[in-house]
Amino acid sequence: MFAFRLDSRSGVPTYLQLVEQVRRGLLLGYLVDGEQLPTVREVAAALVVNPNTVAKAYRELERAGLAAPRAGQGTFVIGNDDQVPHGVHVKLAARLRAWVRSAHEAGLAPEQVRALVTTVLDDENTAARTEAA
Amino acid sequence: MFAFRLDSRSGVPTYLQLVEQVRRGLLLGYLVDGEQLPTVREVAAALVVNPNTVAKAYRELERAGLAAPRAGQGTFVIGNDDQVPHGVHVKLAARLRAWVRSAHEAGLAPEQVRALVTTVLDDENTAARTEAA
DNA sequence: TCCTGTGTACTATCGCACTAGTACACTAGT
DNA sequence: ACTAGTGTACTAGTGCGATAGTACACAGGA
Repeated sequence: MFAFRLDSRSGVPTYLQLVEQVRRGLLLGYLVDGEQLPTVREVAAALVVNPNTVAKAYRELERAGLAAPRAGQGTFVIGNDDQVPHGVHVKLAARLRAWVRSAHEAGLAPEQVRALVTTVLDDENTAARTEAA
Repeated sequence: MFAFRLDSRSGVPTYLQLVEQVRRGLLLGYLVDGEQLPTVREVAAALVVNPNTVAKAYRELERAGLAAPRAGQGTFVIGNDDQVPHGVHVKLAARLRAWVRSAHEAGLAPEQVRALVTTVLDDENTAARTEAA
């Protein structure tokens, strides 16, 4: 069963964290078409969060066309076309993990690794946007 | 002069985004000891944000020992010991950029790249925490 | 039919991020 | 002295995320 995590220090609203995790799961193929999400009450109990907050996330997923509720049963994911092929995903993840490891061996603290990654990704996005303009 | 950016879609409070950017700048060596940050009014004008919000970010930086205000002059960064050596930083950034490029060439959309990176980093943290326990 | 579990709807309340506007103390330059 | 520019402090108000509690409609199984 799909499991959610929360990062209370990130400043990101709880319901958005849940939405993003489902979105990521779909993009990477961790969630497949028709798969059931944990029920509102299960998530609320597991994360010690108000059921209304989880419901808000599920409503947002429904609005985005990523999930659909079935009365009396639960909420089910709606499949996505453009998923990353499994082979590609595994290979890229392995290379990225190797990079993280080498960064760690070079003396970078986890926060520094995150800072470097964030900066590079932001720069790539900016560059792409500049290119398009 | 150091420049700030804002991502309104992230859900992260404005003042936290500013704090994080200075923190990243220090971790990666983009900001050096004694360097002046843009003034509260400059940042507020550039980002179209209330001066109080910028002031809150600077107050938080002061509390964290990362910056110090000088009355009538501005706010100045306080240097950090454990910065990433420039050579290491350049090398790691280049390898990471190469990875991002190959991911893009493999057909991954920017969101999918971000999703993959986030997942791998979260897994690494979880693994590290499990190891320590 | 009854009971359970599901998602949903609603009201009320609290806290915090953010804005608006004003005022003050300090420093540097004229 | 005076002026301009700095960070800071304060009050008031707005919007939204989150909580608490209750109630309802639906599907499935005993």
